[in-house]
Amino acid sequence: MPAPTPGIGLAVSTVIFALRPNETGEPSVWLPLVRRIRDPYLHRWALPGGPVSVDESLETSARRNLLETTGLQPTYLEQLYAFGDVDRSPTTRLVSIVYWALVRPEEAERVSLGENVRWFPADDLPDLAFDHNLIVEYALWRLRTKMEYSRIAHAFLGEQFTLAELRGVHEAVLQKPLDPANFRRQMESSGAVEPTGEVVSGGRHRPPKLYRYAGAVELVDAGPLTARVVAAAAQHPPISRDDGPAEPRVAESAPALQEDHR
Amino acid sequence: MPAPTPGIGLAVSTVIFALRPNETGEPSVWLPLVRRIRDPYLHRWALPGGPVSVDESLETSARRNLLETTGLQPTYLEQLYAFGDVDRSPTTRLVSIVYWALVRPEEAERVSLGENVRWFPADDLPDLAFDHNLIVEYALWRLRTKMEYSRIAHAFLGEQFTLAELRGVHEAVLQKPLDPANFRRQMESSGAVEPTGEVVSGGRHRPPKLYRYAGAVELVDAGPLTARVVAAAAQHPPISRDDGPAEPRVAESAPALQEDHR
DNA sequence: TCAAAAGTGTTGGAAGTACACCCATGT
DNA sequence: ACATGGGTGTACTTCCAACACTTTTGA
Repeated sequence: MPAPTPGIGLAVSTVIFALRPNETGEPSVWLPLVRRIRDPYLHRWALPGGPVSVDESLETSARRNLLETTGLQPTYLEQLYAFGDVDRSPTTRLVSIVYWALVRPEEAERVSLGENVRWFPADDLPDLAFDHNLIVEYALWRLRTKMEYSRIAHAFLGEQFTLAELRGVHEAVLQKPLDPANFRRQMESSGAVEPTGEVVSGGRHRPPKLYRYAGAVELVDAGPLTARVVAAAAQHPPISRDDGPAEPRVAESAPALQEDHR
Repeated sequence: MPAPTPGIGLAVSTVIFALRPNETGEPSVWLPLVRRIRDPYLHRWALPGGPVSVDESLETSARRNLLETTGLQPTYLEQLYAFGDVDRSPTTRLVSIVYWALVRPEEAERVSLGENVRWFPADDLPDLAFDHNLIVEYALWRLRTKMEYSRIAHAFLGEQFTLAELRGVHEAVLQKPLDPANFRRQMESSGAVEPTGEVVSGGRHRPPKLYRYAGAVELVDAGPLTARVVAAAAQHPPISRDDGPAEPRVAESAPALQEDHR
């Protein structure tokens, strides 16, 4: 009965962010793009993505595509927005469900670079295919605003990290320096992190403590979509996050997948 | 990428919110649902919606469907989320781009009620078709959290309003009383509202000043997509809040276009 | 006059900002 | 010893919640 909508292509694309050193050695936000090998926009750089199969959910489709095109398995994945303007593709009508993802630097370096996949600094991109420049801009805006009120920064880091490293993530994303003392207190009082007991020696200064994310402080009560998300995530073992994409607003909860245009 | 995906239906649905008095006379959040007139979920209540045409954008599709099924032209409309689990429709694969909308009470009352369209209190719904219960729950959560940090409350009101009315909107949505004095100061200092100079007499108390929204202040910071949204909205005249009486229209009950509509 | 809601003033606490200062390590 | 970041203390400001109080109307 429900006839497939004729003439409209349905695709999933993903904006993948990772922190990498820029020219001056400072960490900044990068993303991998793939070169198109067919029309329209032949040879242009574009977000990784592809059509949705009938037997996979949107998120599953995003993960599969990421793995196939870039080899990446993100630590964080969230739906961003559905783009469906009639003229966004010159040849056919195309609706894209766009996700955004965060990956750790180590994993980012494993991405096989070549003619068809390359990293670009997030705020200095060439002309991309379709409306992908706008999409990246929006994803970047989302990353920055969300960093200010949630705890997604850890998705850029490994299991353990120093508070200086965590602060570095915030500084790189927000592009402004943060007061170490105040940042420390905020993190500690939020209950988001807990010390592992270990320290890092080797630097020529006082050895910093290592922290991990406190999964217990899980943003409780998370919003209505959380159950779905958690269940879905459980089917994707390689994600290894104690924490899931859950989403803390201050004392509040939030659905993990969400589209909050703040 | 653009090859039309076969076997997947693409639809748009909308969660419409309005404030109406409940049993005890207090204003609370209600939404209109339409009764399904075909399988699957024949005769179940469902969100208004329908398939996307090849020649209309997602938002345009949402507006058209709203007008056709409920006669409503929302003062506020925003994309909520794309739902695409493989089993969300028992018969076919169905991906729905869901929007949420706010309408004014006066307009809400014009919705022609009947066998096929009826208002329901938002937190006391029957079993709906598809995953629509989850969707409404999520939309409600979004409405409530967004009310706390943005200025969408006016979308429930007319051109002019007293601060008590505006506070009433907040209280109804957030389901908790707010301090009149503090609420007043917050609104005034935010610059979101400005006095019109008029007052309302007739109550047996001091006549309250009327306010209007200060258009200069952005409704919500929607980030990079704002330009798109604003431009798109400009093509739909009757929607804006600060243009004239722009009055909406009679709502004739139409054959419910629904998700699986062909 | 009184009731009721509009509107103002004041206070105390929580949370964010700036910055001085001590601590522990490698060289 | 001293340079370097790790880590603590503290004063200042800003925002928010609570609530006492004054103002203006209709009855």
